[in-house]
Amino acid sequence: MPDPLLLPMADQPPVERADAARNREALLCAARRLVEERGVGCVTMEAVAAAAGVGKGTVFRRFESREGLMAAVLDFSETAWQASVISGPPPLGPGADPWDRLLAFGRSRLETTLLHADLIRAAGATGSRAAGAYSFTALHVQHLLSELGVDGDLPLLATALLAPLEVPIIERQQAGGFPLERLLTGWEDLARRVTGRR
Amino acid sequence: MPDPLLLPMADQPPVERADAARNREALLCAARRLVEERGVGCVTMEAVAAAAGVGKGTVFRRFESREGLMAAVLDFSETAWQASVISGPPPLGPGADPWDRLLAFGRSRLETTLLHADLIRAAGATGSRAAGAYSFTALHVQHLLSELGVDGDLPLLATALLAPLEVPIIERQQAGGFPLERLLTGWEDLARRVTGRR
DNA sequence: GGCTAAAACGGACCCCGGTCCGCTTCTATT
DNA sequence: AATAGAAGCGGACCGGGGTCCGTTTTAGCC
Repeated sequence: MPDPLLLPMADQPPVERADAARNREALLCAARRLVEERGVGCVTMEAVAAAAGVGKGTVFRRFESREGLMAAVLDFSETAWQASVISGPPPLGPGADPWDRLLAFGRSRLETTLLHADLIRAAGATGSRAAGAYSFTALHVQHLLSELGVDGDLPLLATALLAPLEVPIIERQQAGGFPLERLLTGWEDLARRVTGRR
Repeated sequence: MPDPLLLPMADQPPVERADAARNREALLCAARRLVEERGVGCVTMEAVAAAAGVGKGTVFRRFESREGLMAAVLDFSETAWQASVISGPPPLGPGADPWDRLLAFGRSRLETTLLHADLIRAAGATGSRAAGAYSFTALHVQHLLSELGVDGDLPLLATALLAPLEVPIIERQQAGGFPLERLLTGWEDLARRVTGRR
């Protein structure tokens, strides 16, 4: 009998079983491949299950929902992007002055968001965009703002800068005929006003 | 035989048939009632059809999709709100000075958005929020900005002010523990910075 | 009123996301 | 190695959105 008193304080999921981990990996891998070669919209949960050689129930057990699975797929590219912000070459990465980093951030964020728009939409609110990734971008912008000596409610100002870079807003603009270049210079103007530059 | 050359230039849907119009009305009405008494999430298309005494196919024929139907329901409250902006009492309606109108707009928009959050989400991108209603708010804000003598790319600045008032952004903030009052003063601060006030 | 073509109707049907539960597999313990 | 019980598994099943097509209703024209 397993001792129920053993390590009672670690209350996070007590590690994943070997077969479970294997399946998670296979599923994630299959999902990534299918998304890439068919597009997000044409990937069904059953197809992913089949491609990974497991039952449908397993997909849901591991990833909770379609949104959860897509969020996991998205996390992949997102993590790579975060790495280039944290430790990539300037001006996106550290080393350049804060203002230049902020501009580079805006441009880069806009581009990657657009690139993964379908996936982000499919990942929904559950998405890493919501919890993990979002808070990363928010913290990063906050950090840059404070380096720029901006004062005010930095968390909210960061949100104000990030909001126009979200998928639904950007797509609406594009649908309205605004070319990408204009969105970008517009965002830079916004950043200038928010930070009180000039 | 109907003359195919009769009024060939009017290319918008050449009027709705009487029974069709009747059904649309009945459906909209039923949908509004069900949404109100059960909540958006618990209203199925079939239920709406049944409540209106028509077949399911008819619902889709009239409203295209669930999103379309919800958008139509939303349009109702939205239109009322627009009226109070266009011709209601100041400071939301005309008469107050532009700055006060802008603040009143922000507060009011935030509140109504929150009030109808479920419906807005269910209406999706198809929603009146996207096409009709959005462009209304955007134009209104643009107008106020120009009255305030702001210069720059007004359409984009308007978007920048509206983006933080959208459902996903607001809800994320609330989930992060920001009280409503703080969001509001934060938005006012944003407006101040964007308009270059102080 | 009678006729015709177009529009609308209804509900059976399909597809996919999500759940459920009886069976299998793993791992900790002795 | 044996064992017990937790964790995982699979696939039948369900509910709801969306489609399709044979039938019915409407509206213009004589």
